[in-house]
Amino acid sequence: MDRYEPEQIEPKWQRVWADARAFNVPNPEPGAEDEKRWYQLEMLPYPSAKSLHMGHVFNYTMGDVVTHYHRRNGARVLRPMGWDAFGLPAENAAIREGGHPRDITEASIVLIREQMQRLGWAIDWDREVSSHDPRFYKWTQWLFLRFFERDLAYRRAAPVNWCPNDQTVVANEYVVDGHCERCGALIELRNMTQWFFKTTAYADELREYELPPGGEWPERTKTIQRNWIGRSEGAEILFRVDELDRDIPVFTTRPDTLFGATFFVMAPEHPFVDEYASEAAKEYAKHAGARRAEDRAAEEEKTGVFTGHYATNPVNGEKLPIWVADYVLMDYGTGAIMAVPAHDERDGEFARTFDLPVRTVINEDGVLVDSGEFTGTLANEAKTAIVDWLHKQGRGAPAVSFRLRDWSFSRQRYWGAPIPIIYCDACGVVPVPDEDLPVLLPDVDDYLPKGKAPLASNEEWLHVDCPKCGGPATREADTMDTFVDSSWYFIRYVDPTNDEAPFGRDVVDYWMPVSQYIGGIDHATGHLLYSRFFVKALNDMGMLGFREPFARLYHQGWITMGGTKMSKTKGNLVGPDELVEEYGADAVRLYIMFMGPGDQDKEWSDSGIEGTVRFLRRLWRLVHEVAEQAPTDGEPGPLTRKTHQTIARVSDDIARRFQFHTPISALMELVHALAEDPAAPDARFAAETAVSLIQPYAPHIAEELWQALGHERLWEQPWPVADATALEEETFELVVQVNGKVRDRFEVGVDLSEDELVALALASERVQAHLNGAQVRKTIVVPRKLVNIVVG
RNA sequence: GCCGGGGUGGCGGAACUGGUCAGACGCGCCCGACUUAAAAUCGGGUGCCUUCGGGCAUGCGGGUUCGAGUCCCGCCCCCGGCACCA
Repeated sequence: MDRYEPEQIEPKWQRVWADARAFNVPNPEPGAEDEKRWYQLEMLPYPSAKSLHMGHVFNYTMGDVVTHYHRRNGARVLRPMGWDAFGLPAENAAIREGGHPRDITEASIVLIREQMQRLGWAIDWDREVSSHDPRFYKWTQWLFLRFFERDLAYRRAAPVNWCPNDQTVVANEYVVDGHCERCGALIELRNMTQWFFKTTAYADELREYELPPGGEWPERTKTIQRNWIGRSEGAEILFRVDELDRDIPVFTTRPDTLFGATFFVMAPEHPFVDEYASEAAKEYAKHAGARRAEDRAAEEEKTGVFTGHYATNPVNGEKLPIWVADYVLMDYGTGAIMAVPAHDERDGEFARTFDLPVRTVINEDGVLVDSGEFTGTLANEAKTAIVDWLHKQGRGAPAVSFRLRDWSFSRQRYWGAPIPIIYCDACGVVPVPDEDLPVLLPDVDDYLPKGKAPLASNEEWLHVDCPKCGGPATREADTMDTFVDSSWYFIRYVDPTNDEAPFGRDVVDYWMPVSQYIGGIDHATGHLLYSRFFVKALNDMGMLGFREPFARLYHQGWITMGGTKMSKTKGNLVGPDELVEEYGADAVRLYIMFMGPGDQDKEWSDSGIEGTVRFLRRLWRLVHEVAEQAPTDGEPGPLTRKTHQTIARVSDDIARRFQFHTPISALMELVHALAEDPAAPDARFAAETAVSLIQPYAPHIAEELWQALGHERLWEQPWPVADATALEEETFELVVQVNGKVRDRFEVGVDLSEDELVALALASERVQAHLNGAQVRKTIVVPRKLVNIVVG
């Protein structure tokens, strides 16, 4: 028997699989149905200059186990890989170290692909896509144009999050506590013209999960998304500014407090302020609007200025002074509110600061007071009654408001997909015609961020003829947020070489939605929400036949170092290379799966990997012993049942419980049992099964041992099936309790009646000792488990 | 504050629907075998206390039950989301 030398066998089997195209999965012929299919996907990596870290190894190994499991259970399994290749880190590295972002990115891709191949993951490399490849971003641009045509992508001036460090706009979803999620810099508010995707058009639908049968999302992810979308039901009410003959709408969730309104407040950015407000109010608005939202919220005292105008309360004709104050946000509701200081904490605070009147209109019993004809109504009933009344007057209607904002996706940086838009003095905003796609990202000499897009300085590229009128025009110089790329990359995988369309509908509808998506929960309100938005919109465009991109979603825990998530921004990375070199890919894979439950964070330590290696060596030695010593047609024996139990446990854990560490424990138990007697009549069956079951975790050693046992091509062998009759036992260990405490245990036959079991229990000397002659009050029998004797 | 998740040996964790003295499997540690020695390997031990009968143990306090890590109530702590969103 040779020694277990992973450095010998792993490259060998990787070559065998590649030559056999073991994990390349062609699309089915049209019309091919009645076939199990599985689309296994993990979030694609960002090819940083460094390499994979143990967090990736964990994530992709988990996906790999699932992939092998479903392949060997007869499914056609799609398991692709690609690169989220655009983005700031490569661009910043290029600025820092010289070179071109493309070169840096592509060099990283080469390295990471090699790392992945060394780990032996079952990936269909024919389907590899990279977001920076013109063959990919051509279709990103094409999809943008479809959104643009339907007004789901639009341009407007708005206060946006500006990262002074990255010199670009950041989407709300990636501003955390007022800081840039990527680089940590303090975010500023700037009023800029930006491109937006109209995610709010799908606000309601994004709160619902239209998952296919068997689909399931974690409750906490849905909660996070629903919090983020933040739906509020209420009413929109028109207040009139008589002297200007203008109506100003407000949104409120408390129409029942309408009689308690004593003043009126607008956001600093409200157009009314700029148009009609007093100079003092305009001055205030100018300063307030420029401040960060964080600072606005943090200040102790509320601030504001009277605009010089009054709004009329439609319900009682009262004239309310209109103030401008920064506690009212322009991009929520209508940007203006009716202020009810008695029943709203913030309005109350403002009223105290500026000594404005407070009027209570709901008493402790929740009944309206001082509210005209609605006095005496319960607040809840008053809500609808007042809105009904307003509606009849043409002064209000029920309304729903969302916290969710549209997704700003234009970036003032270089390394991204150009937005295919042309500005013409004569024709305005003109989309680049489909036949002119892709708009190639040109090389530039200088991509230093300067607050405007680097592409804007590339005169040659910038100036084009207008596609409509042929006149002089300029290109949009902003590029797209990389989250646009990742909002559809998973669809491109199913049809990666299509050059007629981003994807063909038939093949997409065959494979999708993704059966199982694995990735970090940090993308709950970003990537995962954007992808759902994309799919719903594409479904409405008739481009695909489903409403959700990901049927089942799983969030792996972080691999931490020093308590914080392993990530390139933190710089606390441990890569797999040294470990693979020292212990082999199988040991690394097995170890990282064995570390604990997949959804929990785990502090990285390699102190336990030795145990995993010991286990593999023991398996190696034992299987060779079995191959030599055990009979080839042995009878079932004591090992047989243990083997079937292990099949059942491993299969159930992987398929149903999605738990990947306990199968390894079960396999270790089986191997221990096998070690008792490697020459046993059923040792060969046990050994073959153990090798077969460990294959998803440690495919190289499994393949080698499978061969040692005289077989071939384990990767395509059917997954073992537990034999139900073999699982049945003839006897079981009866536990006998007295008053709930275990006092004796012994083997009994499974076919005994309850009375017989009780009789046996009572016959036990140890039980008798604890009974002490006391009266038996009651006996409880749990079939196949225990007898509990209750006394005293 | 509101919403969601979680607290089990020295450590990672197991116990899947209330039912095998809770602690599988692994790490670590201790003892032993092999060895001139070490490594590797193999075998054994390892929750706490104990008068060796047993007692106590799953964040804390109560409850339901013949029986609770598992269910219910209250509290403490940790992690995550939302938070001037009208």
